[in-house]
Amino acid sequence: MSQLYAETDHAPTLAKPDGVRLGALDEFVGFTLRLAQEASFAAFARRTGEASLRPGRFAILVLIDANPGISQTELSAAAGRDKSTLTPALADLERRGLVERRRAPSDRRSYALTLTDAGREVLRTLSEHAAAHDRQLDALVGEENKAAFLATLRRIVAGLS
Amino acid sequence: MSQLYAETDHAPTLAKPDGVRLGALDEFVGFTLRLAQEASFAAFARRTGEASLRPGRFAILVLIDANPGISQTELSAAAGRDKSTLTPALADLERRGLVERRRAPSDRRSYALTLTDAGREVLRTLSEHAAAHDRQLDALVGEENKAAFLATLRRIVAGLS
DNA sequence: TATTGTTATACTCTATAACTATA
DNA sequence: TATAGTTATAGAGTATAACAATA
Repeated sequence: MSQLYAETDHAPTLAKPDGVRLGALDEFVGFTLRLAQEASFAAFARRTGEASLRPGRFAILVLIDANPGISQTELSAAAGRDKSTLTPALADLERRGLVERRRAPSDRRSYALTLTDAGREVLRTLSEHAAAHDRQLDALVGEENKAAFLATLRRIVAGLS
Repeated sequence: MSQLYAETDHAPTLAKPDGVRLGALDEFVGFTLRLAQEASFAAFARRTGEASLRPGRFAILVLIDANPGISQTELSAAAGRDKSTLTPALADLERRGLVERRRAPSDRRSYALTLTDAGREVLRTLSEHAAAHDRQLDALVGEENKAAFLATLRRIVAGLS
């Protein structure tokens, strides 16, 4: 396992070339959960294609959109990354005209982050891809199973936190 | 999203600090699937603790164990990584006495990889952690739901490949 | 003194391309 | 010529620590 139970920002897909055996992992929930998540990510990446932002950039847009005026420190906490990692990412997004940084009047050390119209447009396009992707997942899960499936996933999240 | 649909080798956990909103993603199967996989990975990492190998190393042991005598090129294909990345990883595992590399008699360019007794022992310990982890997941999923849950995950894997 | 954001530095994982030694 | 494995180099993502500006 490894990949087996690995998370994934640049997770290599776990290939299964002919003749290579994986051991008795197929019955494991954790292993199968990872394969499903990996397949879902790969399908989403294929779908967005060139429209894609890197995952970290996408996260930043989502979080700023949902929390306009957020500071970099708050954003770093929300994204689970150190604030020092946001400096180059935000510089890139600002350079591309997707994010605006204004000094907060109340505290001139910090920036208030907002999306530009272009940023909202990029986010909207990606969100449409995400919605289409989820419709595909819904079809695979099955209308009649969706509620139970989501409930089980949420029990896992809650039970392991 | 980002993280939202991100895969994960060093995926930061998607934190949800008080007051930070995430948007309307909570109903998305893909998003929830990712949260569950992430929670599962984090719990597994907590469980293994110091006994842990990095995910990539763990994968190598599993694959060699299941395919004794495999070559580095075959292993790299099975693990979904370039063969050049295996050189330092295998050097490390060999130095730690977990993996043995012998020149293949039939083709002296290649190595036949096998686990040492120590390597098998490490793998056994980690496999026990994995089994215990999966028993925890089984309990969260629920005996009566497990078959359907696994079937749904497999439909996702198959349907998106 | 404490906090916001930046910079310097480092570590991990990954990839491509050029190289060697065999085939 | 082609393949197995190595080395050199580079890029993305992350982290910690020290720093300047402001609180």
